Amino acid sequence: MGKQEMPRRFSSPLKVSEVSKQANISISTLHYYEKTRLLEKPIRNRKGYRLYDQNTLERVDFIKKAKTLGFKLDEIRQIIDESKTGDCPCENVRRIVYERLKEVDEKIEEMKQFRNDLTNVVRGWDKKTTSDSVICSLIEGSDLDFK
Amino acid sequence: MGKQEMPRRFSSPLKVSEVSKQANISISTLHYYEKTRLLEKPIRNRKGYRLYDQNTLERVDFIKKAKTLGFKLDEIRQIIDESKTGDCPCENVRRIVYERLKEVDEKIEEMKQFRNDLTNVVRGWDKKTTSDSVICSLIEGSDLDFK
DNA sequence: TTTGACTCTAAAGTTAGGTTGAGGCTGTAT
DNA sequence: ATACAGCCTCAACCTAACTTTAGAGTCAAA
Repeated sequence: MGKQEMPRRFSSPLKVSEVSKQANISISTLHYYEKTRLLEKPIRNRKGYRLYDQNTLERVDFIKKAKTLGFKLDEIRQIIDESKTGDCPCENVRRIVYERLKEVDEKIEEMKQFRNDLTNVVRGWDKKTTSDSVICSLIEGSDLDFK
Repeated sequence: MGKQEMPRRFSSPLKVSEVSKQANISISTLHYYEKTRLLEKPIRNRKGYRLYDQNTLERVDFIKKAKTLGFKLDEIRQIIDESKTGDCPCENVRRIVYERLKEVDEKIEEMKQFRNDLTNVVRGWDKKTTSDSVICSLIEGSDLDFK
């Protein structure tokens, strides 16, 4: 029942709901990404339905990964745009990426640091569940050494 | 001229602009945090000016750190609120913190992973500055193994 | 052929986390 | 006395990144 999963030599075009499922992203977000030029306009069938190709899945994946790295959508768009101009395209892109890598490194360090602080707080709780003095002191900012 | 920096045995109340400078946060954000109950209402002088105590600085710092960890403002508010109820306050707080720690760990891993991927891309560029094939292939999603 | 799932567009609405602006006191150096 | 920086309130505005809604055409099974 439904559509048979036939092995295909050439990948078939995907309707928006299929992309939505496979890439795990909402249809309206796909439309939004198209409107904001993060995704190119897909071809349409006779009735105007969008027909996406497989690359779309990869592209969406790229966008999602980049977002988890802290790139904003218009930085991602910039990267994509730059990558498409034929002439000496990479300068700006490279700068963006380097900058962001630095920020990412810093952020990872910060996160680790504060992660440890918080872990210690929780350890305090586990030893001392009768009192909320630890979190209180954390919040009131008395004796914990947050740098 | 101006105010002398005298050594003080007891910390003096801070006006909003002083908190702003010392905690490196805008005045309007301080007002906003007060309005949204992340900061308690400070006492006022006769003319209605806010007078903050030193704890405010620590509290603001806590908020900022927590934000870099990915806590949302209303989670932070929850933590603060919970920590203030006298009776068995920590259950929910602890759950929030544990959950978030797990997420933070996952996020750190993700970031490291994608960081490496991107680093490789940039290395590719550095060896091969005449071509944008690497970033293009990244964006077009051909051969790079993003997990 | 009817029903229900799917698709389209354009515009308006939403949420988080602030920022800005108007209008009006206050405090102080000149 | 005047100017001008600092503070107040409160409502409106802002941006990013979506989501929702309305109104309308399409497709497929029963």
